[in-house]
Amino acid sequence: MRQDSRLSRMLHVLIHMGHHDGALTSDMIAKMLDTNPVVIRRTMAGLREKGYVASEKGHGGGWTLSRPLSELTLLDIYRAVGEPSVFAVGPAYDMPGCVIEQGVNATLKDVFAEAEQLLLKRFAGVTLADIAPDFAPPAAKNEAEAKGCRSD
Amino acid sequence: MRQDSRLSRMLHVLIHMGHHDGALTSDMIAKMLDTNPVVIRRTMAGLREKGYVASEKGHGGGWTLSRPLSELTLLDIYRAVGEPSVFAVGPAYDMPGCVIEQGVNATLKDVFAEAEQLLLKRFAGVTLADIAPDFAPPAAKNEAEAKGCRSD
DNA sequence: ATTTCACGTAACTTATGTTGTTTCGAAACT
DNA sequence: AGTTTCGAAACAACATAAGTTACGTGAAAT
Repeated sequence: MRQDSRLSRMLHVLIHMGHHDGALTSDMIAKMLDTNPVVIRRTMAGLREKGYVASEKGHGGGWTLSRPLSELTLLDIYRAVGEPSVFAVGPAYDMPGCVIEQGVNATLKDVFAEAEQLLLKRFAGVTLADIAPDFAPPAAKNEAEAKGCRSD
Repeated sequence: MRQDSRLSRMLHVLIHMGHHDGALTSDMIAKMLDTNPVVIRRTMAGLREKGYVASEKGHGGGWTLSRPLSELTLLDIYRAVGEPSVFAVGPAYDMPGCVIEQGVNATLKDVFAEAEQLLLKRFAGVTLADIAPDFAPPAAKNEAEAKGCRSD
């Protein structure tokens, strides 16, 4: 199954924003992630609705964080990008009127629900400041950030 | 994200097979699941490779269980249908040369791995005989099985 | 005031993977 | 021989994330 990378990408962007002075434009972000500015705006829109980021038009405009990385959890971002379901597998339909299918669905639902709860619980316990921990001390990869994160 | 229903469907089929004398043809199974016999053969092929079911051609042929439901776990079936990844979300790429992206990927990888392990552990603990538990005692839904599980 | 920058949005295309369908061949029973 | 049933290839249908193009809006710089 194809994997949805919106969560991963937004985390990447937000942490960069947290270590960057001033606004980042959609174009800059798109280059960082090797994609298109429209894709960025589309995904960032969810974060803006939640109040995690703000966007400004015109000269000097772009995207800025509305709160520090330490006050944003993985769960916040996960919800903001609006993932419909964490799992790529699941029941076929719900309730086709067969006892066996109902049993199968009930069992799978339980197991998946438990795994999802664990996942969300872990998400809630990790702030964006916790990711990429050894960032402040040295200076080697501040260059990397400055050059836009792509290797080319 | 569209969900992969192969696991769910195969569980459904296998449990039916466990409560059925004689072989079930792909056509019968397809009608049960309201789908196509070719889809059934395609998915059952994975189970046959693992030795969980056997297929016979010609008159009186079809699919039969090679071992009792109590000796098949959700994990067995999950692996047999060859799910590549349980999750619909995941990292964008692996290792694009950016410290932040690496941190994001590492964090997500950890969290997802933990949830997957829990999932697989639960899968391993449930046999197909454990699903649809109240099957033997009464008789009401043996009719349902007899009529092929679909309501139409 | 005009130009330029940058987001906002709609519409369309592309890519990928499951599912659905058709078709032909092979094997086995009647 | 004829019918049943699986095996496998090939192709269409469908859904969704991602990529792309195009045009509009608002804000700052000149």
